[in-house]
Amino acid sequence: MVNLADVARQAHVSKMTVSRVLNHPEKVSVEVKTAVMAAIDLIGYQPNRIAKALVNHQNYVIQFLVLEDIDTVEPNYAILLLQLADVLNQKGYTLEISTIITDNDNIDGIIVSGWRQSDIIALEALSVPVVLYGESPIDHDMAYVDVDNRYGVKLATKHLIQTGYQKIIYIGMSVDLPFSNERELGYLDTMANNRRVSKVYNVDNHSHVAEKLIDNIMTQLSENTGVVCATDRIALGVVRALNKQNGVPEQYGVVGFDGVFIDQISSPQLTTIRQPFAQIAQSLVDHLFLQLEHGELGMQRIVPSLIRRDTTRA
Amino acid sequence: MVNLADVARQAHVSKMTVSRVLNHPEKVSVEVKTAVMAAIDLIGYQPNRIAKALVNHQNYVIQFLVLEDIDTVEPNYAILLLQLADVLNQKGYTLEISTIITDNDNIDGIIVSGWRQSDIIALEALSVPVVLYGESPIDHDMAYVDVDNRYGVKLATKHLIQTGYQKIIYIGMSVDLPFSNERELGYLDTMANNRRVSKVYNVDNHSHVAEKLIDNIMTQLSENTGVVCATDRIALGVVRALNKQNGVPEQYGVVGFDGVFIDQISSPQLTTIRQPFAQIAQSLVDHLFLQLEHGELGMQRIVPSLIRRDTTRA
DNA sequence: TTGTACGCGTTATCAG
DNA sequence: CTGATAACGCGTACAA
Repeated sequence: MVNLADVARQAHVSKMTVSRVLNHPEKVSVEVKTAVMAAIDLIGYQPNRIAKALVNHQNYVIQFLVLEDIDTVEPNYAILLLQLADVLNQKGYTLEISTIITDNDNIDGIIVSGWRQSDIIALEALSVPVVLYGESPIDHDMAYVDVDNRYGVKLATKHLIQTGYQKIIYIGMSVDLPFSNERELGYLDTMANNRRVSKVYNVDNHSHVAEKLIDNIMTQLSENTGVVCATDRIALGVVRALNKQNGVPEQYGVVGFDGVFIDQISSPQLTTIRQPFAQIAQSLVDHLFLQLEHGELGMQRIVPSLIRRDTTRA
Repeated sequence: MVNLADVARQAHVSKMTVSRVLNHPEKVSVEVKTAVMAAIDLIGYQPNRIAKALVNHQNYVIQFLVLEDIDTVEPNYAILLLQLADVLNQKGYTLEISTIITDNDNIDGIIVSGWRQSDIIALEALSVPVVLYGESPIDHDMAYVDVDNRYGVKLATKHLIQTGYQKIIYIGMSVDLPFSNERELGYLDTMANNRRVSKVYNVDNHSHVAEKLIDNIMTQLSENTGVVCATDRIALGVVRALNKQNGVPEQYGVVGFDGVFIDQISSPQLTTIRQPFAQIAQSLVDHLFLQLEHGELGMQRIVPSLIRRDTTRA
């Protein structure tokens, strides 16, 4: 292991100067700086994150707290996780994954996904900065990043209207969380604005449950109906049910929400609202550091986009 | 932050004694031990991983190296990643994710997935222990953990034979890697042992490509055929194609391989070979530490199991 | 069985 | 602008 002292020796300066070249380059003369950089290149010095952490009282570890059942976790969470790790890595941070809330001196901050209302109190009590993935409950002041759920479903609903579906229904998730409420509101708002009569169903987030729902209400479903779905999983089941008489996209239109994986492997491929996970991960990390470095609680809604594919008319 | 010294003060002993209670409890008297433990509980001491790392010249960081395109990474990799993080966490280790091979002083070991033959040389040259996820190429001596691919496909093939399908074909992946070769061999072996005529096709690992293949060869496909598929993605496409005339599982049987996610959301739900990712993750980590602590290169094949669902006869 | 002194690699402080 | 020194929290070697 080559360390600061080695570089210092090579460049004929003190350790402090080397450290400064790395951390406060503006406080050191140009000649010395270039000499030190050359020495660093020459002997292949890599700063030791551990020693740095010790003096700075930091850990360079961010915890990703998954409060949902890890076995049934959606692929989107997994993709978020990969992106997150990548962004953190760029900043020299490392990732710790946990499934339980616990106050831990060995981490610098927490990013939480899959939380429920009942977790919020415990999360607020934590001694390190926390950023929620998913909009914060109204009466709590916590940093969060979320996709703009309402806007996303508005896009979906408008798209169905514009492609000429007459009746438009919504199939949501039976959970009472901000994100699902927002999605429903996106539908209701758009319908109201366009003087359409709205109709909402709710199911658990499984394709087979959604399929069964459509099977059951199929007789009441007039042709030329559009179905806005709260998730791609639901959309998948809906398409299956509707296609038992080969109706998508001509007689029936379907739009999902998530835009990760399921939409691509399905047949026909789903028209969907895509969540930009790279952006979300970046924003999550940015807001964590905003809090870490400046104590500011930020929040951001990331704008999703419509991906037109084969379950709505061209 | 409460540290060793605080505990020592509370327990009226020296720091060293506290350290010993934690690391070499057998070298300290019972009374002192209990007193120290009480003090630790009382003031809520948590050992500082950073300071420990500094003296031990360790990082408590394991790198997970993903050499496949991170955007198209399969959900199974993601699930493996989650499990991995969990196992490491239990050992006080943290995760770093990388997509490029690089010699890095800030990690203690590397777990690699999605590697190709051409990566092996660079991986062997690394200065930290490496464990491959996926069987090592024959002429290289590297630690690896893999699901027993050959055995898995044997299970699949036998199952199709036992449930009475007459002709049995195999659809593999067009990549030349040990795991895909092993899967193909599992099919060929079983067919030979049962004096059956084998027939192998290869496609890219996408459901739509597999669907198209079946569409194309449908006329040559006699009824009562079983299809062994190298992945769930392929199986999904095969089922879709075959079901255009409603043939699964009566006229045609299909078995996939992976057992994560896709098999559950598909309709009908896929009969598949399940990879036990929790076990795989545990084994990957175990073998990494075997190398770290004892310099031993281990290898293990994890036994997968058949999940009977709705694409083969009962 | 228990304690003292020192060092791990880095950075902040303060002096030059 | 640059350098010497101390300190971060812990574990090892050695001493008592």
